[in-house]
Amino acid sequence: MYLKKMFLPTLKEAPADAEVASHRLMMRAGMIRKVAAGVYNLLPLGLRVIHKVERIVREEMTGAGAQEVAMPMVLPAELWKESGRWDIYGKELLRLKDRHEREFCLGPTHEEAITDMVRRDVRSYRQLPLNLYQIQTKFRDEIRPRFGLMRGREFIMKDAYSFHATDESAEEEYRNMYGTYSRIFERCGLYFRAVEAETGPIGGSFSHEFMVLADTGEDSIVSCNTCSYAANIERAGIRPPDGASLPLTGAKGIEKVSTPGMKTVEEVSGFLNVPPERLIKTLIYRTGKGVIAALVRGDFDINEAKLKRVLGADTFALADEKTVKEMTGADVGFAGPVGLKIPVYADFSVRDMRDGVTGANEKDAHIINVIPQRDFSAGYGDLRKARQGDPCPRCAGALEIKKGIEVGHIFKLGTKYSEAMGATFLDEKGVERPVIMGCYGIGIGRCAAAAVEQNHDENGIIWPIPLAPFHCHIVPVNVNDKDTMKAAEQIYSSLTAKGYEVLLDDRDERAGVKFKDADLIGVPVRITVSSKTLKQGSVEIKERSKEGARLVRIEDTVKDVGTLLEG
RNA sequence: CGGGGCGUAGCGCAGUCCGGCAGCGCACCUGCUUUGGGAGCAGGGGGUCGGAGGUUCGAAUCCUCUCGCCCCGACCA
Repeated sequence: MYLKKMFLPTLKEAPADAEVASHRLMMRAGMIRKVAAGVYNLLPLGLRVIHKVERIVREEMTGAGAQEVAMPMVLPAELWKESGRWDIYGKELLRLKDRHEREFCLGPTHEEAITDMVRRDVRSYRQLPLNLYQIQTKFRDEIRPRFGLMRGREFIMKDAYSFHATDESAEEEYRNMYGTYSRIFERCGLYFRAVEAETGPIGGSFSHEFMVLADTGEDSIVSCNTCSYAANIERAGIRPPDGASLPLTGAKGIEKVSTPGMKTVEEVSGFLNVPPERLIKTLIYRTGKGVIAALVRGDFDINEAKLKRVLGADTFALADEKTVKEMTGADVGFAGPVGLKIPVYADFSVRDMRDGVTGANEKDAHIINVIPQRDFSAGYGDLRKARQGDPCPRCAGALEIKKGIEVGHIFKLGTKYSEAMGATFLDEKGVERPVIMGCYGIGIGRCAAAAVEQNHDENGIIWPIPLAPFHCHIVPVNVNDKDTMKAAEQIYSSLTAKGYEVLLDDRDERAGVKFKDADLIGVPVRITVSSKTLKQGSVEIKERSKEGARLVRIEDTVKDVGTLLEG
């Protein structure tokens, strides 16, 4: 491609709203342009990168036995009502009506659509297993889209769904996809980790997220410094304390103290001069199973995802002030487990406390010398949010917390959708059963953005070769010099003939401008052609990822480039 | 949804407090010079100042309403 003909508008400055490197650089490199909040145009250079990611995904998915399909982006409400998600998916689901006032939505994910597709034609276990995928534009009306392609409202996703007659088959496919995903992200040149994850509104029994490690990531991931344990922070377990209770003898009885206006852990801790780890924090939640209290040590935080899972509640939220007052008899800030009439769930960190301090369920009062198991009873579990250095749930190691970008997610769904929507088959014995499902997603645009996030410097993008929009970038220093242009065009032709994708900067610009743009765009190999080096029969070859250029004989250029690109 | 902020040329911004010719840098067009890391000089084009209404002799500037965007929080494959 000759640059003069290409629609490649680069920018010296990025728009003020571009905060992270990938967003700034993709804007500046002329890859993307914003159309509305979280909605982007893909310009030629950007689309080339997206196509590279898609190609890798297609090759690996096909290689793993999956088949590509295409489903509509506009989906009828009936399907979503059948699964029950029309009412629970919330405002992220963009709903619309057609001219006949029939309800539709823009597909944020396609479990309903694919289950409908399969139930129409799958009758027998002989037709299973099946893995179908598509690469398609999705729409989720995110509360706060940001970071360019990283978290758009409209985005390209590869979503695959598998259908099985048996659990074993579904789990085998889960492992197959786990391996496939690992290969895909390796081929994309991404530094990633697979972590155990929450299943969220998609549902299902277990799942892994594939996280690209980057400081700008929006997710926190927890990993063990000793064993291979890794999980999303929402999921991350913590090894409970050994449970050897301290002797109760000599302990004082509980005592009420006045704490006017002291509501937060910090206030109470400061006022009574006791460290936060001696406080018992009490949170009141309104759940599908009634109002409950959750306890955690004052310096820790409740992990709501874990609590929700322990409760098995479908709805779950912190209680409002009114509910708190009704249930505890006191304003928010003075709740405590002693004498409370609602079910109490406590984190292990509370179990072995001695001389604890907690709310008295009475305005402006706390009680001290509290001993769990003596002064109140509760169900104990691992309910708190993991912190740096917490003990690993699997081994004697310690947990570390890092930031990550979720680029892929695999779920074993089970029969949630097939049961709700009647996707059944007859097994060997002629018994009708719901198909067992799995689903597997990859954010295509997010992979491209994550690649930039991991591979850039102050001058621009440094594309990993498999995702690079072009393989090499020829810069004729002076396009008005006939010999220079002739040599540049010759190199262009021979590289193109070898199957490489080549960009030739034929603009009549100063060398500095072209070098700056070349660095910004980040094509892996740059070939500089100038009368200076042509006199010695050579050109300059520079790798974007390395400092310094080498002189190479013109006739060796193709071979040299080939070595760089193919290793 | 709560709190904060911003909408002025394609991009980055000043001007708004205190009403009085709509500006600067980059980008763009023309010419000359320059030509290995975002050139210099000269000339030029481009704006319903987000929108609507109001106050005023006069509004980018003051008032009311509205739309959009951004940040923090809550929320979330």
